[in-house]
Amino acid sequence: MNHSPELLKGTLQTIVLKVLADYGKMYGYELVQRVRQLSANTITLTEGALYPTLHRMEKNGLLKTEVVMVGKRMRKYYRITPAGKEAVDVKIDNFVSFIRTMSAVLSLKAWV
Amino acid sequence: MNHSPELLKGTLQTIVLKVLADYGKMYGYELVQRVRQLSANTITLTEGALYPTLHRMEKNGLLKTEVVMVGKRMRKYYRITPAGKEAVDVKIDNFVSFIRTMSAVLSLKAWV
DNA sequence: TCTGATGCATAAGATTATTATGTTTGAACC
DNA sequence: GGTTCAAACATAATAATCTTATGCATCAGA
Repeated sequence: MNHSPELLKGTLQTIVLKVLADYGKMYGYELVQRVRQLSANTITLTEGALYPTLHRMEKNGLLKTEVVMVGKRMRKYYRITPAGKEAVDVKIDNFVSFIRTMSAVLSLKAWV
Repeated sequence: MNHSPELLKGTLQTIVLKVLADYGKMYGYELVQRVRQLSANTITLTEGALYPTLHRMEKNGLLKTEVVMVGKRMRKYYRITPAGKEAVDVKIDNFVSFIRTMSAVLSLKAWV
């Protein structure tokens, strides 16, 4: 990620879950492009962070995979599980409450 | 910090600078209390993170210190420097733009 | 007198990211 | 036909930043 890197720590899973919840199955490379587009080129997921995170989320039951061969090239599609859907709601709630708190501490304009 | 710890990564300096900019000189322990109060008890700065960060910020010229003895007990007051004032504006701008980006990606309500 | 708050500080460990490196396939261009 | 770049996966080394644990000392109040 290139957008104030430290701030983005801890948001990667939330982003991945949300995008998968909205757009159905996607593969890693596609996620990178989609997030870049959704963020107006300000967030570029790095592969070194993305792939290990995807693996961990699969291990934790938040995602499930489906490998597809496109010609001789592998694509590993990820899809959100029911547990993942619960998780994304919680994570987004946490994020919003985090923003609210920070808005108070930093005296930012009100969050609607 | 106890408020979704990962999310707060990278915000510690911003918080410290902002509070010092608003309230003048403060010492470490006082900062912990003030931030706790400003955040409605949701952010408790941990000393293990706070003190090393204060030292680093002083080394980087964002803060200057003034040691005062209260009885036999030391208090190390921190005050924001001109460089610190520039830094806090930049950091807050970055934070706001980070929120905007995340709002777009997560489809949150609009940030005013 | 003892406990808890005040006040500083550092070290070990965990987490999560970046950067670097590696491999293979396919398309486009000259 | 060869070169270059995008597509697509993956892991390892390193860095940054935090939590948890530990330590020490002072002071107020029960």
